[in-house]
Amino acid sequence: MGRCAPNKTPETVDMPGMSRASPGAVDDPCAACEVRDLTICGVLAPEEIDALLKLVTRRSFGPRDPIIDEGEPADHVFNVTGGAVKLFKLLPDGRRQITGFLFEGDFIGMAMNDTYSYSAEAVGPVSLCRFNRRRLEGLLDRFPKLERRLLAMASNELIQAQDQMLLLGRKTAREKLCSFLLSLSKRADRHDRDPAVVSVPMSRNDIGDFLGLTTETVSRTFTNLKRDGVIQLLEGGRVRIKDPIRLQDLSDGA
Amino acid sequence: MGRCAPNKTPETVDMPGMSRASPGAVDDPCAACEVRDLTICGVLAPEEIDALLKLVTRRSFGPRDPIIDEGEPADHVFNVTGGAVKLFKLLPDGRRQITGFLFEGDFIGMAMNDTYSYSAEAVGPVSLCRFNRRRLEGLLDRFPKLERRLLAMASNELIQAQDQMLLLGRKTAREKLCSFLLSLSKRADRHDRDPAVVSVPMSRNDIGDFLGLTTETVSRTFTNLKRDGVIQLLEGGRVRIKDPIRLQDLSDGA
DNA sequence: GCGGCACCTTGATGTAGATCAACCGCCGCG
DNA sequence: CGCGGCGGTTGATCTACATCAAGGTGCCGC
Repeated sequence: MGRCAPNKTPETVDMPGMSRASPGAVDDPCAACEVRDLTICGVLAPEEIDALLKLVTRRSFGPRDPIIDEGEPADHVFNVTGGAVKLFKLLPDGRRQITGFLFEGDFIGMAMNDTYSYSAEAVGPVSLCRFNRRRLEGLLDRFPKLERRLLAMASNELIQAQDQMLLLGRKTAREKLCSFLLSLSKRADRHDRDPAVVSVPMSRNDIGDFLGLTTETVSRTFTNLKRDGVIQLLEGGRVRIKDPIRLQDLSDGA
Repeated sequence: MGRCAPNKTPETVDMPGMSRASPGAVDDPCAACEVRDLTICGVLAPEEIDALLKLVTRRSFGPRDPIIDEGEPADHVFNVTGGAVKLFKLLPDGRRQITGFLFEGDFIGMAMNDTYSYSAEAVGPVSLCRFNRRRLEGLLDRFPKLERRLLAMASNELIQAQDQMLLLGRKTAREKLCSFLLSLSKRADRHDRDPAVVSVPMSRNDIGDFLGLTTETVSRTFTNLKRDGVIQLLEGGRVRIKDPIRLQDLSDGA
């Protein structure tokens, strides 16, 4: 499978060689799942996972493939197992606000009622587990742990959302970008990767739409931070954080 | 009790004549509670409410009284039973972002881990029910309905938060203010009050800190909307919406 | 190998909203 | 009764960022 699926096919494809549901099978795909402990599956015992397996489909997406569309009936929720996803809302005239980037282990579908309240699109190549929402909700009665976990995740998302409001409403362009890099760095750290070299797979335009800025301002601010010796731009969309302390200070105007 | 408690005493006071817990008592304060159906209590049967009553204290606050402080141990959660509350986060240099206004029936405490992730302050005179958080969490095991309700409320809050991100990141001052008035109007409608006359109890400064604007810009934008015949400024901090359709259109730049 | 396209960067110019400043009405208080 | 502080409004000016414009680079399909 190439790095990029053809853009012309917005439709999803099933992962080859991946069985949907195999009760008691030895080739249980969840057993080998690397992100299991990061997400909702982590709280379940192996036999409970089987119940989850019965309602999951694994799917892959290429860059810019739509995953969900705001306003559509919210029939499914998703677990990101690889790659990066952006969530966004649009205004009638096309202005876009990206409300979050999701990575391995993140869960799509906390915030919704009957219809999706935002759209989701793949940033690069993405793989994820898709659940039927009604049936997953049915499991909540049998597995209270699952519900507790969802509540905890929702709480974390709310805290993040409030931080983002502070950023959007009150921070300068430089503070915004530093906060963004810092959050990527912290995430890398949590995933036991080097927090000093963060992968930034999304475009300048996406970053702008996340931070409430334009492409040009994001680009200029990157070069400023580079000139000031705070960061270093590496190839492959990666950024080296040369001065984490300074980055932290710059991120909240201290 | 006068309209304004003295500002010098940030401490809370117990409501006079309000018994804390009276098992099987006829003077059950919750039975008469007007906001019960709006909040978490609504999903509980009368005998279940008794369990809640055992861990509640009713409190009152005056304008600008602090209710919770960001960073403090999150020992309590609250139900607003009257008045308006603002939630906010501060940057080191004093810049402030108000992340939400809460009114009767709203619940404070969805988004937190060990410590409060934001501060809360009374806008005007406020009364609320305070719960011990640990003990409330203990009830979740006994009353799954309660947990389901909390999850639904968290989901709604997340949807609201995403709308606010779109507002803060991508809307103009005029669109922001129209969106704000519209949301107040919708809330009034939900509470069976006239959606054409909304009460705006918070100061221009508070509105600015909520919308990512300055006092002056909020004031100017109000006068512009008045001049254009969209709204009318009434006494007592109330606003008449003269052209709801127009307000709706202006709110998302359509 | 070449044209087209997506993405990034940099420069020149424009502008929405911030900042600075003055004034008013109201209210509580000495 | 006069005074001071707070909230609101309005005007003049400033500026961070948007907008408009141009050019560079790498990649893909042909």
